[in-house]
Amino acid sequence: MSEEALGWEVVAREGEARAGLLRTRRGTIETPVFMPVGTLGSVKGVRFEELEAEDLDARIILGNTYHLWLRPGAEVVRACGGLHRFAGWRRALLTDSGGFQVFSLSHMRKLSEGGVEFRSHTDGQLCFLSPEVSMEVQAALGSDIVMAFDECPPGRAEHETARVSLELTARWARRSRARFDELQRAGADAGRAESGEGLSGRQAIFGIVQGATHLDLRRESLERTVEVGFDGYAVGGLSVGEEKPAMYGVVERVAPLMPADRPRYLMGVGTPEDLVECVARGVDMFDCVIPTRNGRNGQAFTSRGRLNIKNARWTSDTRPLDEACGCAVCRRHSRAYVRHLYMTGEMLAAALLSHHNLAFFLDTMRRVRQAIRSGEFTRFRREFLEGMNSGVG
RNA sequence: GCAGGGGUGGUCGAGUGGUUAAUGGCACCGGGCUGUAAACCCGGCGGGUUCACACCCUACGCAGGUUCGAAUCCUGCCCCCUGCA
Repeated sequence: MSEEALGWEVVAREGEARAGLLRTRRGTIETPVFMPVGTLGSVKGVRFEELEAEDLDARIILGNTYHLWLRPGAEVVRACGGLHRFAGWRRALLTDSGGFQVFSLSHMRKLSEGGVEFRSHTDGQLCFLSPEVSMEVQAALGSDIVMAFDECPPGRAEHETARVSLELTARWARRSRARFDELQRAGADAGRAESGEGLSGRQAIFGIVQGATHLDLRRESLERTVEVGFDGYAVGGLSVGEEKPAMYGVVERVAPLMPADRPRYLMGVGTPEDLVECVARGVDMFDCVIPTRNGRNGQAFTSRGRLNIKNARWTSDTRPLDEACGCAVCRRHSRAYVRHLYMTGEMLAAALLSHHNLAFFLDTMRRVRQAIRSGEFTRFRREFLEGMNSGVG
């Protein structure tokens, strides 16, 4: 049990911003890092070859307990050798616990101390997710980083609501940890790396801090989560309906209080601006569906702001999506062509936009890391935000 | 030539005497999307003036007519489709 599942080292700091190295059993990841979301074991519209190629070079992606549990089922994935082998992804994998679905599917669930009773969004069947079940599923998936099962209340939750929720999350954190440890001892983890890299092969587990926008609750939640003890800590329950200043406020006050010797993960965030702003406040890891979802829906992120490929003004524009981007899509295709694909309903449009957006997010993080290491993050941050507000021409 | 059916806003297609620029779909124009129930959702969509409430104009093949009132009824004309010769 004393063996470390995860290595963590801060290599440079500037203000609260930190550049670090996260060592997982499937490779070392430079932070701050953005993790593309691959809910169903697939980053929608983007092949693993692309994620591994130089212009993206994603080191870690997400999978989702709830979705994979429903289909194809935890035992199917286990029988296929864990999610890595099942999907053909060799790099690091973090799985969300299903906690977010407690929020996003809130109208078709029943919450209790034991866990959550869901109406499956696929066929309406009743199913029961709990800290224990979530840990069992995540063991079967064999992800490298497991998330504790939490309850995510709406961002605008009142103090009392948020307090009750936080306490439930704290009790679930304990149960998650306990069941996780049992499963590790029992060898239930389906994702042991084929060859160790000096680290133990066990899965790592992160705890999640809740408390909505109430700072006293955030502090309390943090204390109680740290008390349980995890390999890393996440801030959950943000970008779920609260005002943006409130989100930045929580991150600004909470991140610095999180254990400095562990990675800090801000769940579900965010826009490119959010990433840079939250790195400045001390966050190391991010994930968000924005680059892929918005890409599928026709929006490209560029160094000069967002570009809606549906707009008629691009009809004959021969420039790439972002003139400052060197991704495979921008090297080859024009706005006019991508717009044409989108307008005619070609699935390639979604694929190209998703690819470009991920390239932009991942490259932004690459530049963030470099800036922190060279002590130029403050300037980078200012110039980056200026660029994002300059408007696409 | 005869018989039947039909011509509606970018398009397909409802509507068959009485609010209303005229239901819907598509196309088009614009907006949204933050641990993915999302290749989705929302809005606009005849023209003109106005910041706006609003106002004016032009519209259901063309031309007349009936009527307080017509895309809807009548007459003529022009096209299109199907069948028979």
